[in-house]
Amino acid sequence: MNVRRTLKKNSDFRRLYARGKSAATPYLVLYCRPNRRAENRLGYTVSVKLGHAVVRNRVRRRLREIVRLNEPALKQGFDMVVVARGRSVNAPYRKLEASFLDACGKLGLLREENA
RNA sequence: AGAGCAAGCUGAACGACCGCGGGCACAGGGCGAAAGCCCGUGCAUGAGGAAAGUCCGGGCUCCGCAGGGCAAGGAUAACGGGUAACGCCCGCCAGGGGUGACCCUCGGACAAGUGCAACAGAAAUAGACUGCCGCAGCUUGCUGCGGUGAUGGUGGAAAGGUGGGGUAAGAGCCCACCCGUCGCGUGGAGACACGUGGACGCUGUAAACUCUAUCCGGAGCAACACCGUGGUAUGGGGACAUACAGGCCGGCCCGGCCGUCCCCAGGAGGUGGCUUGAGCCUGUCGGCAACGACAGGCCUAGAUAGAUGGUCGUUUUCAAUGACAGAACCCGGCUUACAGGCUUACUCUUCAU
RNA sequence: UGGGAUGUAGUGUAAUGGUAACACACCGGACUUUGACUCCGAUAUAGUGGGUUCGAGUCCCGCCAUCCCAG
Repeated sequence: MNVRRTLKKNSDFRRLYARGKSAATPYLVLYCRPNRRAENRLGYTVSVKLGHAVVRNRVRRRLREIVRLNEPALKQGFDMVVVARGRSVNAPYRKLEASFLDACGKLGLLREENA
């Protein structure tokens, strides 16, 4: 994963939570906001409430993989934060992926030819 | 064969496609004066036995070592050894449990002092309710005084235990045996064991205060060092002032500081620290063992919003859609969690030879 | 990373190592034509597992959960 495409600072996350548009599904919540760049920047939030370190790592890796494999279908130029909810711990991969695409569709992030 | 006990090991393997971290290489591409940076390609490599909890002990770094002393506080606790050190490990002793292999025990001192021991019981560390005995009195079966812990019920614990002698009745008052403490002798490295019978017979509790012995300066990799930004606060240095009181430096004493002026440092971000170490593997030797010595070989994550994932196939399996679980400066332990599997030694019962 | 605290009826709090107390709530009963008030009664694995002690909510140790503080 390209380092420049990840959100790292706490201030970036706070700005998205406060001013970004959001879409919720049973497994995750997606925030997004235009960033005036040529590419997308992604951030992931997996709370300590979801479980111990092994569980949190697995959830974050699956979310990252979903974003990576669906990158060609997304519009560019947005900051996005994916927040995992409690049900995503035991969710099958296919349902998580469908949930992510559903949230992107609600926010209008999918390219027209793929939507 | 069944049941059990102890120690140790393991914690799926292989393959395909798409991806990730750091490392090395490149006569590849881009930027740059260069150092180098970015992209690309290739190669090998990339979480645990507990990485966990953060309960002990150390390494390392800084502060303090003009700060010192005392007090306080904390930790440990049979004995011998191992270790860098430990509250850890090994061996052994004592006590307890089990037919046995074996297992369990925060195991110094209550015979220095203080405290506590509810309820019950006459009485809780020392006083006489029922009894027994003696003396005195008189109403002749009661009263008073005294002796007695042997008897009765209580209690976790009742004044060493059992038997005999003795006595008015009794009592280690005396005797025999037993138990314990101290002393002596023998064995042992020691705790201790055995013997002896000279002295003694003392409630329990120190995970109650306390005493004894030993150890402990403080903080932590967000330490710390360097580059860099640089306005206040704040910190450091120098000069001047420094009578009393008060405050601060974790308690007390000595000691230091407090105010003004000048100079310097001082909010982003980055690099190092960062993995070669009390290291791992194999063999020989010493030791009952923990462990140690020697020889040979090996280099085995180093991230910084944090790298192992996704989709499948094959094999082993009752089960592989995985038990407990993710390095964050590094080691030695402890504690706790854990699906399943394997190995070795030993014990008991039954059967066969 | 370091330090500290707490866990007791459904809830909020007490108790010197010796019968777990109080208030509110809930439940049952009494009173009332009925309800409220009032009165009576009932309700506790003491977070969990061990240990010390004659005896543990209290003392000691391990674990679990929650909360707080500093960077």
